[in-house]
Amino acid sequence: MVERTEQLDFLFLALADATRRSILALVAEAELSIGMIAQHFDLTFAAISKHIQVLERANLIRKERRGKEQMVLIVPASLTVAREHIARYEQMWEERFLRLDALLNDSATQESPTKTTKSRRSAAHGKAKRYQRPRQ
Amino acid sequence: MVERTEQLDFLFLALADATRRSILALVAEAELSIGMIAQHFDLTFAAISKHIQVLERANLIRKERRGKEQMVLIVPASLTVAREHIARYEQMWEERFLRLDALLNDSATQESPTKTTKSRRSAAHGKAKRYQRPRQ
DNA sequence: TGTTCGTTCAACCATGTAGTTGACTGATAG
DNA sequence: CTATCAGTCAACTACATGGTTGAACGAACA
Repeated sequence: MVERTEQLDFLFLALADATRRSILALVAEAELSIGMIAQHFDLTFAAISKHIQVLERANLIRKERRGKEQMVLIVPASLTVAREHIARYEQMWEERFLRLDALLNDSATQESPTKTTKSRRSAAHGKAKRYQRPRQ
Repeated sequence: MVERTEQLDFLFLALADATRRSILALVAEAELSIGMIAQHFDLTFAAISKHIQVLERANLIRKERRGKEQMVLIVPASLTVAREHIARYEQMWEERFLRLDALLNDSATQESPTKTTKSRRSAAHGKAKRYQRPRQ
């Protein structure tokens, strides 16, 4: 769980392109050579080769020589890193929401205890002090 | 669950920058104004303002005027879209792995039934025909 | 009604990305 | 050993991004 910030940059950058996401979907389904992948797109071989280098830099795939072509293999671990990183933001929000919810249920004169479900949006408390800079 | 490909581009692009991820972590913890956010970084106000526009374009945050400053509110739904999209690639891989696993357990003369756990890597079948281009 | 304060816009620079074409490399198959 | 074929590299174009500075905007307070 190293997750150097540069690695996350590369990871999300690699995902931020429709062609690369298509390639990822292809190689998630089957092991394909770079040439076979290229046939699926209206781009030059070189362009696909570059896209695959970007995916490789992000550690989302690796290449393996098989005969005279190179097979592209998906590396699911990096997908998991990305997914869990995103989940962390969701958890932070969720925990804050629950704290806020508890606070409201507490200070409100028990008129509807634990009834403030997640349909609540945009809780306007506005004075949250406790924040510390979580670099990255 | 619209997920236009451009929207995913913006979403992952917004996540592909350490400063923006920091901002996201800040606003996941607490509602902050743009000015308060800017104080956490060695960047100009304008630079932070631009970063926040990128996050807004990705639908990861929205702004809400409060008095004379503008509060930045996280929008967890887009995080979920991103996370679930990534999970889809993981599922595709997982399903392929399980199909492959079943195939191996089947053709192998029952010497170790259902024992080929996920420690197996790089299953060299090499002849997967059935792939159709899943645009995006 | 100003003025002020928080924020955005415009212009600019440097760098990165996505694509092309054409030359090059290097492992494999003959 | 050599020709071939899959893939990469280099150079170039066009455009996007991330940053700066300074001017402009717009809502709110006095």
